[in-house]
Amino acid sequence: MKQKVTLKQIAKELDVSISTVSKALKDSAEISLDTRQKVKAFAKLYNYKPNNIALSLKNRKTKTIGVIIPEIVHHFFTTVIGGVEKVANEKGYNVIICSSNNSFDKEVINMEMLASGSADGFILSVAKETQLKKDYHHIEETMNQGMPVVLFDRIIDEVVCDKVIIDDAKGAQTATNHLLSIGCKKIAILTTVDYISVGKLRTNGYLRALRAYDVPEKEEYILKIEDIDNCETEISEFLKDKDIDAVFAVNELFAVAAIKVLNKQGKKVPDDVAVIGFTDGILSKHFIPSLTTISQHGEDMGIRAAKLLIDKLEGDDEVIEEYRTVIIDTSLVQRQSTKKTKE
Amino acid sequence: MKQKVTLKQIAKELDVSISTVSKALKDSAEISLDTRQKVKAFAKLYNYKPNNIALSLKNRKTKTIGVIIPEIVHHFFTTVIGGVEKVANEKGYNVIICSSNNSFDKEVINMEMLASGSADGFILSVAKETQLKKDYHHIEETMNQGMPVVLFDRIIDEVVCDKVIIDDAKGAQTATNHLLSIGCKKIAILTTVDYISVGKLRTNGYLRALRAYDVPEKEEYILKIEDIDNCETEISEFLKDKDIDAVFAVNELFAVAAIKVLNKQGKKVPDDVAVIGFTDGILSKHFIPSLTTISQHGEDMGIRAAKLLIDKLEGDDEVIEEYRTVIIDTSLVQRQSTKKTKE
DNA sequence: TTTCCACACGCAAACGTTTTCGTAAGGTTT
DNA sequence: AAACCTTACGAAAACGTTTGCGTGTGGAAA
Repeated sequence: MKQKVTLKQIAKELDVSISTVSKALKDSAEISLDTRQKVKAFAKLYNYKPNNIALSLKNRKTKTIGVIIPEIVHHFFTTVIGGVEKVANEKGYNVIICSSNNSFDKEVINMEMLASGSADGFILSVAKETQLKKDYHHIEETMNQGMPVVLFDRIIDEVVCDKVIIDDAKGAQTATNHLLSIGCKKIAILTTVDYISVGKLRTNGYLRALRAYDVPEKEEYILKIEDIDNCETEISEFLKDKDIDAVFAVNELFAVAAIKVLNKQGKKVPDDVAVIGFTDGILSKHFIPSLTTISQHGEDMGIRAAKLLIDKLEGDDEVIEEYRTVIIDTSLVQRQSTKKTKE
Repeated sequence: MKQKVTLKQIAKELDVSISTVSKALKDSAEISLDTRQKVKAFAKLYNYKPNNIALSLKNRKTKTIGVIIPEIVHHFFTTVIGGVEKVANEKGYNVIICSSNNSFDKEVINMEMLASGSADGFILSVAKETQLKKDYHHIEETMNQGMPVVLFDRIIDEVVCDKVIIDDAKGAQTATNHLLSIGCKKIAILTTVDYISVGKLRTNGYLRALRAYDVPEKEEYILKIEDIDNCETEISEFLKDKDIDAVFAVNELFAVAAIKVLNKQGKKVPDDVAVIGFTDGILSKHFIPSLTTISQHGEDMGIRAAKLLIDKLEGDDEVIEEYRTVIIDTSLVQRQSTKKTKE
């Protein structure tokens, strides 16, 4: 098992100095053609690759972007990562992904770990616990140490930095409008508890749409789901004997659960009740009926986030001092779950 | 914007040497209690964190595991990563994830990038292109340079290293047996082209099960799908007017596509045709009908892979010289898509 | 007063690079 | 023959750590 070859070893082997080897490999005019060729041949033979760690230490940057997301097993987040990687690789950056598992502590640990030398900047979507706890010291500390942070999706208003979001309220309004436009009046919403920022925003958008259409909003049409794992039972209770003609679910899983519940209760989707979701994931596409939904364009979010971060990493001080919030357009993806069959 | 504080700065500020600071922070008895306390207080105040890069360079290890997978937006792979992270974090390792996007070139680039200082070892599932091309020089080179590699799922027989796999053939046999045991005789298989190792193995398992039950295998029951994005049309052609009573699909997507096609052709699942899948993902769980499937226990795979790698990283030479192949048990998850309703 | 020994701390090397600057050898110019 | 310029290379510092060893200071023992 041969160890990795270093400049020093090449230098020794060829009986020249380390600097000569380094320069030769960089085709420096300082070194004679003869020596250059000799060194390069040797380096190739021994498959020399410069040690990134040493370079990082010397250059005081790692050319690495740290991405921290709440869940790794989650379609939306992985699409965002896809976008980040695209841009990062183009620009010669490496991407390190860590998941916080929605734990505040793990988020802090990961961030500190990456901040102490492994990454030049961060792209981050905060954990549920962090949103609940409202403790953002780790984010502010990293920024204070000169590392730029871009927040996406689950952002924090109180933290001043670059952000990439969708207009959740507007997306929800679009969704609700769509339901209203196909003639639904009694629209229930399945949403999350309020401390999840996106859930709350989507609820607001729903309410706004109703008001714009002069449809009365009713408390009994709103379900805030606590436990996503048992959402089906909660939804089942909620929908029992309820007179509705549409359901707006703030995510895929709630939408699918709703359809199942409705089916069990003898109602057909979309004929009796229209259903619309949020987030265009695997389920939305492949479920029967396929789900009309609001696409968040995760990949675009990743692309924009990465661009913001790299701008900041490579920009001069002016760029660094200003913070931007990019709002990604959502779009309505019409599929079967809201198609009135009579049309 | 204050920069990150280093030992040197603390030393200067406190008018002691760098080594004194370093030792004080480590509570070395060499340093007087007085100085120790002073240094520690100062370090805490300025939020000193040792620079990982410098440590990596010095210790010649990074305490980081590199994971390279073919696709990041893929439920199975992300569950594996979840398992890897669990073990890694327990043992104080960081996890870097890169996706090859099924491209040979990107796999090589990522591997070389991580190998040149960023990771101590690798957990890898190879790209489709790599399997096709049969070029494994990058893997062997990294191993030659002293970095252990653990292959999982999409492995390579020719490369000698630790491996974590499921018994794909056995899993497929279990699936097929299940279909046979509920009375099906005319079982079609939707599989991949042969160069995908797992596809081929699963096909073999299917054939083995048929032989064991003395059910004749028919060429016309086997569809090798080329283009996963258009699988529905391929499947539709294939199943047209075909007299079958069960379908074994080697992945989730093929399974739901098959159900859709069958529905369109007026056949009911599971009443007319039973369908079984492979990989227990989101779709299998939430589809209607929910899919009977073979679970690959992705998280377990990740756990085992990480353990193998860390053993090798921390083990002495004996451990390092021997290579193990861990076979994770698959299990049959029974759901609606194979339930005979008459039962 | 001299000798000795803790004690508390600093020096320097090492990890692998890059890069600035210094310099020896040889050739060219007057 | 003296002065100078190229050419081709080496030395050393720097990035931030850790750690073995050397050393100055003080007090205690003789």
